[in-house]
Amino acid sequence: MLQTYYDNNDKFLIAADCIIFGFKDKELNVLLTRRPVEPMKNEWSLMGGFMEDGESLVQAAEKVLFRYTQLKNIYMEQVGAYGEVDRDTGGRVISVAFYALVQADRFNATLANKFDAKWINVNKIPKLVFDHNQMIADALKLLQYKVSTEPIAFHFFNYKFTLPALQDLYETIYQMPLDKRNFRKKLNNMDLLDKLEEKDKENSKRGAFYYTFNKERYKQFLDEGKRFSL
Amino acid sequence: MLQTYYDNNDKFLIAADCIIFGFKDKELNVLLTRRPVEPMKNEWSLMGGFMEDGESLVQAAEKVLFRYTQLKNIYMEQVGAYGEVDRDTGGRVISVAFYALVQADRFNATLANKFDAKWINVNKIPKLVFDHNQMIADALKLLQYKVSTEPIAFHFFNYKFTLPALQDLYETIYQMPLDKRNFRKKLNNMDLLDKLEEKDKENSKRGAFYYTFNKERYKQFLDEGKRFSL
DNA sequence: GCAAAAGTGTTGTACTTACACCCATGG
DNA sequence: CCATGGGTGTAAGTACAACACTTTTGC
Repeated sequence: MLQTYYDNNDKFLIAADCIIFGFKDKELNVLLTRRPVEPMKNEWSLMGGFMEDGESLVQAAEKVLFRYTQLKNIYMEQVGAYGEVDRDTGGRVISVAFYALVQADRFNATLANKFDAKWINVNKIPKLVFDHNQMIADALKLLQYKVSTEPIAFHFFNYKFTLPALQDLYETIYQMPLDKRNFRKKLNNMDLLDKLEEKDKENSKRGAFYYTFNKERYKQFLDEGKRFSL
Repeated sequence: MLQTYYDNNDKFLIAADCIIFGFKDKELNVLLTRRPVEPMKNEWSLMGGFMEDGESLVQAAEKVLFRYTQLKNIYMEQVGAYGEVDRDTGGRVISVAFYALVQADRFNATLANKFDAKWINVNKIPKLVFDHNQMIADALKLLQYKVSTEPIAFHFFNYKFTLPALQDLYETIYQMPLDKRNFRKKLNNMDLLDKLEEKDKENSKRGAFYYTFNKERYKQFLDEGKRFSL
């Protein structure tokens, strides 16, 4: 490449750190791992990795996500960039945090062992390396806002879900109990779910009907100027 | 420094780009400049600059802001990191965008000339270099959310402001008209403003009372579990 | 038959919206 | 004296919160 004005400036390591959220045992969990390298080796940490030439930030995050979970096509959103001078004790690194919403059951025990990874309740996060606790706090706040205004919570499920499970999910994200009838009334009024004939009989004797989110109906819904709200 | 695992990774140029919002002529404006360097020299652009060793991201943004406006202690917030591979046609640069809220009248003509800078209505932004239009769009969306939930809009004023001016400000940020009586009712109910005896006689014959935002009262307000909302 | 979770409506309250007139003043 | 923008209250409608009982079925 041509010699340009750009060349005289400092360059930096850039890392992508992933806050991988999963819904497990009716709780919101984050997938944490033991940091594989020095410094702070074996301390609890988010999953992260360095960005490489030719990669976009999103691709770098997807690479990290795939390395640790073998999952692709995951819903991801940027939380922000973290650039304090001393944030990483191993060197000058600017980190860009992303949160990802995954179906916790797609992350199996084999992988967990390989990476010394563990689902940890978002309310019981241990002290993590660097500013990773702050990243999780920021990600959670953003997630709370996003699930209330956009239909993204469905990414925690594999296609179908029951209303009691959906409510449990919202309760654990918001960290407050919700009224069952009011919750269902809101969903009903938006008219974005399709009721299946199938029931989930695992969690109750009576069984709860499965529902799916109707994307086409949601497009119309937006076109009519309506806004998702839960 | 010790040889570490870190050293084997790619490094990148990092820029801080500032979306400088100002309230001028009852409109929300963004301070734009003619890009001073190749490529795209003389094209409309946000104010930006490269991050240097020893600087945090926030410091890099403050440096840019100070270079172009001579202002310090400005309210700033990160919008996000932009990392597409080809976003900057001059080389691989990761940009972190910040928005800043400034008092437009503190930016004088001398400075404007020096940097070929201009306040431009947020609805009439020309085609900017790279992904700067996207940055402004993202910043505006974030600003709209923030001013509705946190008392940051007061940073557009120098200490005191009138209610008609405050309403004009919210209307230009939200890009919709607001009802005068409802707007004032909300402010009244929160009880966070102090009415001064002084009036602004410049914008009307009758004159509008000046108000100030009471920070101490706002702390109590938060402690009582209340939330700012406009 | 009973324990455990699923499902279902109504009513009061708080908030939001819509709306019109008088006031103060400079020219 | 009049044109211009500043200031004020009420009523209707909508959205939100609170609340309890019946249904289904596996054991």
